[in-house]
Amino acid sequence: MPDAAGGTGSARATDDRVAQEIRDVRARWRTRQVLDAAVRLMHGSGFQAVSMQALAKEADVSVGLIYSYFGGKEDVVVAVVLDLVEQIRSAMQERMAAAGADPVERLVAGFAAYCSVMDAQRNAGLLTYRQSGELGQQARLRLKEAERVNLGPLRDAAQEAADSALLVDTADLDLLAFDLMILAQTWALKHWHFPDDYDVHRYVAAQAATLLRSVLAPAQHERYRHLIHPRDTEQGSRTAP
Amino acid sequence: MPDAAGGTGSARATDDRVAQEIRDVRARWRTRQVLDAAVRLMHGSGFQAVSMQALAKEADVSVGLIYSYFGGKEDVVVAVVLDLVEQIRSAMQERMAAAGADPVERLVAGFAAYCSVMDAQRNAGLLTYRQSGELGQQARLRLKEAERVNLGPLRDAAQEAADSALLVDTADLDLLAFDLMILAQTWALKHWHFPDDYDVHRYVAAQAATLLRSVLAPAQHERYRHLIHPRDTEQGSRTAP
Amino acid sequence: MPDAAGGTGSARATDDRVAQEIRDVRARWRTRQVLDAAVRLMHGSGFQAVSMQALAKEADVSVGLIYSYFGGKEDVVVAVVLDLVEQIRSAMQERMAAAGADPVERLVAGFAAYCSVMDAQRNAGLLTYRQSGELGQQARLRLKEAERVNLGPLRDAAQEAADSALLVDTADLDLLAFDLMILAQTWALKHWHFPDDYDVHRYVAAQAATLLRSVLAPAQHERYRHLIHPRDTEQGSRTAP
Amino acid sequence: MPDAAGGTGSARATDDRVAQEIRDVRARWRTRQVLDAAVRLMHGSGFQAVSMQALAKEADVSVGLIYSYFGGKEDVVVAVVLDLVEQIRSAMQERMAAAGADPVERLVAGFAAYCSVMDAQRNAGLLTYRQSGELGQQARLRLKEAERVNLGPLRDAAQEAADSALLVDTADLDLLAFDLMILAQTWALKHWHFPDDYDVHRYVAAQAATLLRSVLAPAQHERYRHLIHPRDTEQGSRTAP
DNA sequence: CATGAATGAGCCTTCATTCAT
DNA sequence: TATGAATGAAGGCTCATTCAT
Repeated sequence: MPDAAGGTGSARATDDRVAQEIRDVRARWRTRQVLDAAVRLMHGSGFQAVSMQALAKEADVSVGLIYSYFGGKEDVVVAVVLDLVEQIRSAMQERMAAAGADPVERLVAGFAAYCSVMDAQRNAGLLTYRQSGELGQQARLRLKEAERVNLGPLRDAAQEAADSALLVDTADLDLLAFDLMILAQTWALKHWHFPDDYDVHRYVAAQAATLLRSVLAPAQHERYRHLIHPRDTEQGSRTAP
Repeated sequence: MPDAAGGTGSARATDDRVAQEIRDVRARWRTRQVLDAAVRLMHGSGFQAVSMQALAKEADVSVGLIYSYFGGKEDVVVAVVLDLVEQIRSAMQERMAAAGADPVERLVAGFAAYCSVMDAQRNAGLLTYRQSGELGQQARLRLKEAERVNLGPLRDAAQEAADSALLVDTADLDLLAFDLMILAQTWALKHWHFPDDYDVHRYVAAQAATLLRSVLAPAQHERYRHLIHPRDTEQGSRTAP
Repeated sequence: MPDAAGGTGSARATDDRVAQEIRDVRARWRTRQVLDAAVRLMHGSGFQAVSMQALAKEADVSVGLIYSYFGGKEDVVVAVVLDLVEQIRSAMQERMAAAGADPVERLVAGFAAYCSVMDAQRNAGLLTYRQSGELGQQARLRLKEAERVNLGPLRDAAQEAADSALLVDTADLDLLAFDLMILAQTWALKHWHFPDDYDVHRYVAAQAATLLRSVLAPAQHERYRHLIHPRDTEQGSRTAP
Repeated sequence: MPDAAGGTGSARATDDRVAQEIRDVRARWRTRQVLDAAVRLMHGSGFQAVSMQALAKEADVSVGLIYSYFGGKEDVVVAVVLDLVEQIRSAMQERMAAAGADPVERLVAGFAAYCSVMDAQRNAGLLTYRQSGELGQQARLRLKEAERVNLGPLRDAAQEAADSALLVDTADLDLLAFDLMILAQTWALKHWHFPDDYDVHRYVAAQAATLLRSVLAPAQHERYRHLIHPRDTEQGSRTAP
């Protein structure tokens, strides 16, 4: 009977809850430490090249501890990648919501959000879209599924635009969303193709314009002029070598 | 007897040349054996996951022999990738030449060729565009340079189209070539995104149409109708999930 | 309660210190295990012929552990050699101090100590003075320096003897010390040249006598009769074949 | 019947003999090529560090050919060493004979010859007296035996000197010969102990003087003054560090 | 005789993982 | 919980040796 112990019991229960919470917080903090260290270390070398020992040192924890939070090395990589996927999802959600009701604006906002995260987390991006082949079958499936999920918001906005007759009726909505995702991911993998002064914003504008010109109904071109003709004064600027 | 001696000398010289040639042929055959085995094994696992022992076994040669043809493990990967790059270059050259004088047709032919090779060499494609981060600095530079080279034909065709006033004058030719290359490479990496009955031809048609709609001058749309509206009867077909 | 907290704090600090000490002791023990095994195995085969696997087995530790105590194979050899050098230094110091004030007696004591260690550590001695050529430049320099250091005490005693006018004034003191060192090392390398019943003591006596007869001032011969005419009753004993 | 074949037979026999001789000469030439290359390559690295491939290249023959002249790698080393031993034997014989009838002069001449060869063949010397431990039991025995043989001439001269009452009667002749040999070999192994301007001649003079002072009967000191007090004007010159 | 391509056992080293403390 | 010492399988690479030509 809980009451039997009286106030003391209550206190202890509270203590327990508090202790539990402390543990949780610490666990989350540790996990983040490890994931951040992983991203830091795996930059430019791939996760195969990083040892658990090195990861532990970078994260300032013991090797053993990593194994108490993650099942093994592969789990760490999966966690890094899922973390990135979640960041993308969250950023897209926020920026698309902030973009207002216009579906085309929302589509571009989602693409911009995707690209922004890829730019900020370039290392993790490389990891995600390059190392997936080295993971086990199961892990690979989880990543594919996660990627598909992030396609959703883009696809939805495209659908809405189509429903509002903003797009040419031959537009392939699935392919549009797919291409946007690919081009976003590409920024992390291939940004070295661009001149040094090229940044993610110019990239977003240029690629969004490219795809919008392709799918926007001619009648809408004037309305989305700012998206279709970015940097109007810089026409003809050369981008990739 | 001068003739006899002469003949003998000649014969010996010929022998040497023949022997040399035999060696060369054998060397090329061995190299191919190894590269093919590498592509076979590295499929879906990354080159870090493939041991030289396994490679030797798959190629049906001894470990030591691989080291007499390649400087080390990394060299094998670089060779695989450069091999692929060369196949792409050669396929593009051939198909673009066969496409005739029309620069837009040639551009699409180049893209189609790129995609075809990526489709046929899906494994090598994965290798190429995923493993580059795990190579040494120098090897990475060679790969980047090779990639840039294959951008050339596409860029040239685009330029020609622009010079012939076939494109909208806001088209970013560098970006166009870049996107074509990216989308071609993407087929190898992400074809699993598409339905099972989707094949590389539909992919080429759909992506080419997308980009052409974006860059073709409105006045040219009718002329390139077959490229812009592929599979006219299949409108609305869903492609990506 | 301050005391309790203080005590606890103290206790923990003590624990840490104790833990640290335990680690240190264990590390030293492991190191010794490996060095001893190395000496055992490298006897008569050279360190190139001993694999790290074999060393690990002989030392009863895992291969990996050796690498956590030594930087690599070469480091193990260097450690073995430096260990021997230190034993020699320490034995010479002790025996020379025990030999009293007479510089000639001290010189002989130093030589005897050097020989004793070489006799006891015959295997290590072989390693030391035979394998040096197979080490890297840096390791070789360290060994040479260490050898030079052990020359010091002998040279000093010789100097003192000379200063006390105990030696002929044509004696080359550097060469004397050098020869003593060489002859001591030689015992480990070439003792097989001597009959089976020949032992290190006879060797020391005979060689010391040889060199003393060469450098002692004639006036001192009587005083050091016991050193110059060892085993007076065994005159003419044959030593080397 | 040899005659039956007549002149022709004779001619053929001669041809055969000539051919045989040509083969022999070539074989000797090849052998020398390999041995020289071995000494060149093994300098400062030990024979374990030299591959047969590298040896073949340095000797400008094929790997297979080495195996037709030597049983294996170890045989090459043994041959190198035996070659050195033979050079020493031959040099000692010649120089001792040239030294005339005086046994002390002959002893010193033998020592000088030994040292000279060691100086000229420093690489081979290192090989011989350092690598022996890495050879098989049998090879080691052959080397020991060969070393013993070279002790002979020195021992004989010492004996003769003793018989002529030139030495103190407490002199240990075996040890004397042994020490001479050791000190000769030492020059190859430890010459780095001496100053740069120190050469083999000073070394020979200094060491010979040291040992002679030890064993020469006092009455003979004047007679061998030139050997006992080398470089009379350079008294006190410092030699070893 | 001579060649050198081919072999494959074995080496040094790394590192994911475990477990006693 | 947290640590990090310990393990040992496995990997890249070398090289002594063989043998078809």
